[in-house]
Amino acid sequence: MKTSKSLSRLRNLLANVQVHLSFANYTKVNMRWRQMNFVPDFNRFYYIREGEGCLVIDGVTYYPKPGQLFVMPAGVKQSYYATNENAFGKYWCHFTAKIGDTDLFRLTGVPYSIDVEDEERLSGLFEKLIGHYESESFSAVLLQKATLLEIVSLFLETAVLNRESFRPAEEDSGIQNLNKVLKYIELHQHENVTVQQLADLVHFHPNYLIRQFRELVGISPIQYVQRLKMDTAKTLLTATDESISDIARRVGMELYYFSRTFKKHAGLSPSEYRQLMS
DNA sequence: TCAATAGGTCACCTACATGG
DNA sequence: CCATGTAGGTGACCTATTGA
Repeated sequence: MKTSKSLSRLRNLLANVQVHLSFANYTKVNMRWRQMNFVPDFNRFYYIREGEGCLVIDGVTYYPKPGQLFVMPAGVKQSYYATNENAFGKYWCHFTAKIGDTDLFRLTGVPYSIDVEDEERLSGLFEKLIGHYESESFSAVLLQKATLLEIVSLFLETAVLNRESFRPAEEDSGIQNLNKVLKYIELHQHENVTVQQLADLVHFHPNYLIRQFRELVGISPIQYVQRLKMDTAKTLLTATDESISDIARRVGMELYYFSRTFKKHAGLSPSEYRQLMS
């Protein structure tokens, strides 16, 4: 139960992920492949296909096996090197993935590697990613993001399925405070949550809270609350036959305001949405 | 660097009205 | 019952700034 709560919070945060790809390729490295004790400001994926080598991430040494996907996260001390002539052949990419100003892999506290279940699929995704990276098309950058997000999603899904190694990052007091605030918003989303209430919760000045929240989540607290309400409304519209007035009340809004806000959010009115989805 | 404040702007919210 | 237009007040948020 506790896990599903933290997952739903993760799900809400993931809605704000922004990714950018800077390199993608397949490389068979040699003995000279080595870099020690550096802290990059971008993430890397290493999808090992063959050979051997060593990664050190945050002080922990790994000997990746073919079929494993590793993330070398931004802002974490790391090293890599070849251990013998039979060095890695791997798909790799450099990218940033941020929620607000926070690196995704820092916020979610997922492990640094997964055992890939569908190796064909992931190889295909990397091939696609490299294709889009090399493409001259003006819209290729969109396809790069789309494919990269698919790989990130595959990584997170597998990491989260493997519950034992999934522990939301909580050592950071900023993230602890954020969790407190997000939990409060979830519990009180049917009321009119104010920034003052949230600020009191973590003993911040409202202005400071707003700035912190935006840095961590990417949108303001009120926008976050609003989106949560709209998501709830969408669920109620499709899963129940409650009247639109009732649903508006359930999310703490007056009907006339609810209709307009919903349309702004979903692109169509509540009744149109219900009709379309049923 | 962090926490807080002042002042200004503008989006949000409410209330009322109207029409389908 | 629901959607939407208008208008005015409120408060969330931004920028600049200060003090510890």
